[in-house]
Amino acid sequence: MKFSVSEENYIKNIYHLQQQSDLVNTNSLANELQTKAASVTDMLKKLQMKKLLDYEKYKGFRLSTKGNKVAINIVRRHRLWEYFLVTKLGFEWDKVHAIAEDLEHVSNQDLIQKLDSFLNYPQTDPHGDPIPDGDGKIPVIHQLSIADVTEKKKVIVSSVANQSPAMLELLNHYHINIGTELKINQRFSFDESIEIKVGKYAACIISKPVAKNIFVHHE
Amino acid sequence: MKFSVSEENYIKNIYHLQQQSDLVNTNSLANELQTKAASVTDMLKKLQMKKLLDYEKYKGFRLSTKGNKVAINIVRRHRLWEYFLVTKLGFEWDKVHAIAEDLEHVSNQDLIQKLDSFLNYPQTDPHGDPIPDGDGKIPVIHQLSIADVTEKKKVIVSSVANQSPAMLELLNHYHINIGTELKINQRFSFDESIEIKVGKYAACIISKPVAKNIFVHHE
DNA sequence: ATTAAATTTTAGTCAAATCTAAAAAATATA
DNA sequence: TATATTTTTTAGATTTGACTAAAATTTAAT
Ligand SMILES: [Mn+2]
Ligand SMILES: [Mn+2]
Ligand SMILES: [Mn+2]
Ligand SMILES: [Mn+2]
Repeated sequence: MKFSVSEENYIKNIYHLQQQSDLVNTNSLANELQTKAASVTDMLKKLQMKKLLDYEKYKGFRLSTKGNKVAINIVRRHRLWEYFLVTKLGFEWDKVHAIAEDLEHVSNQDLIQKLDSFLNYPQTDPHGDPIPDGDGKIPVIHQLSIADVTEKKKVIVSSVANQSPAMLELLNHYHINIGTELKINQRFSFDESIEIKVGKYAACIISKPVAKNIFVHHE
Repeated sequence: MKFSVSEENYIKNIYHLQQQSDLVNTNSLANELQTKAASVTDMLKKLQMKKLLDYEKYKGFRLSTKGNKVAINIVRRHRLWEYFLVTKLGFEWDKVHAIAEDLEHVSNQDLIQKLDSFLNYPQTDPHGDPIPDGDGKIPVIHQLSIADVTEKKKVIVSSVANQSPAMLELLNHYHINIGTELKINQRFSFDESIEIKVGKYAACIISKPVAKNIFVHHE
């Protein structure tokens, strides 16, 4: 089944909001999509008609099994293109999201299958997020926030939860990337900030909110 | 300046029709776009407003200098993606057009520049058509229809004028591809058909209309 | 030069996706 | 519990791109 760009954007963003809370509400989706609540309500009715959504007026909504499958496919396309843009075209990891936002809607099955094969079936995108396979299975990446890592441990950055431009700008400033090696030096109880050593750079201190968003591999 | 997918499709198809005759008429564009003449007239007015078109009611229309630049950029994107799909993803040359039809509308300048570089600045797409460079310059490919080639000559197929699925199906049947070596054996005056030898396959006869559409390199 | 035929444009609808303003329902507060 | 606030939905309007049917114009044929 084929969906419009607009429908796909709604479906994908509902999917992302469901990662935080099972039931999604109108305003948070409107905010996510930079649109108005009234527009969201209109689209919700349409998606419910198409059996993509479980929706009860004034209560909230969540993707149906069918809607979830569609969402995972869009996420798959988005992340494969992001991986392509970084590893093949040489984009910086903080520049690829907007472009993938368009490419994800080119939904030829054969194209995505061949792209996946060309890229050698990557497990995660440039931000460390897992790439669903052709059957919709999502690889489990074992990871831990550095807010919770034992002191003096050396770890490898595997993903970043908040991927806003502001966060990516800060991470670039700290020279932190996916794959970067970090050492957790010490924790300061006053503000729960953490001193870390990034690769060969001088040690620096990151705040609690930043630390919570940086995840590292965990065997 | 950003244009809608619909606007871009109109612009590109006007460009292609202009390769055959300088002035384009409403019905032929409607036919090309599989739409109705009334819809075309509506869009013509809009494109004229945006200074992309020189248009006189009931007379016909052609792209303005500005419109031509936009068209060449769309053609560039289309052909680069086609080249990518065949050389990197392993698609057959007769399967890429429909996909490139979507990809051509993802119009991030940086993306296309990096894609071009990744592909090593190809001169022609998988159908032998020239790929405009970043400044809109179109490489001149010296070629000749095999309807006009001297007998007994060995030549290399460089492009195919008619790229309809029906034509591509026939060419596959004859084992003719871009880059294929052909020998022109003899011409038959009755119907102007031509006997050719394709690579190592047994000699076969192609009709005049087919021959006129197959072009070969010409130094 | 008339008339007939083909082409093109206009007029009026329609569907998708958006918006603002107002009404309805749910939630929070006194 | 009654009232105020917030959230969500409805009602009605707008824009884009498409359509059909009818009118206008051009081109072809008597
Ligand atoms: Mn998108
Ligand atoms: Mn990502
Ligand atoms: Mn197109
Ligand atoms: Mn082509």
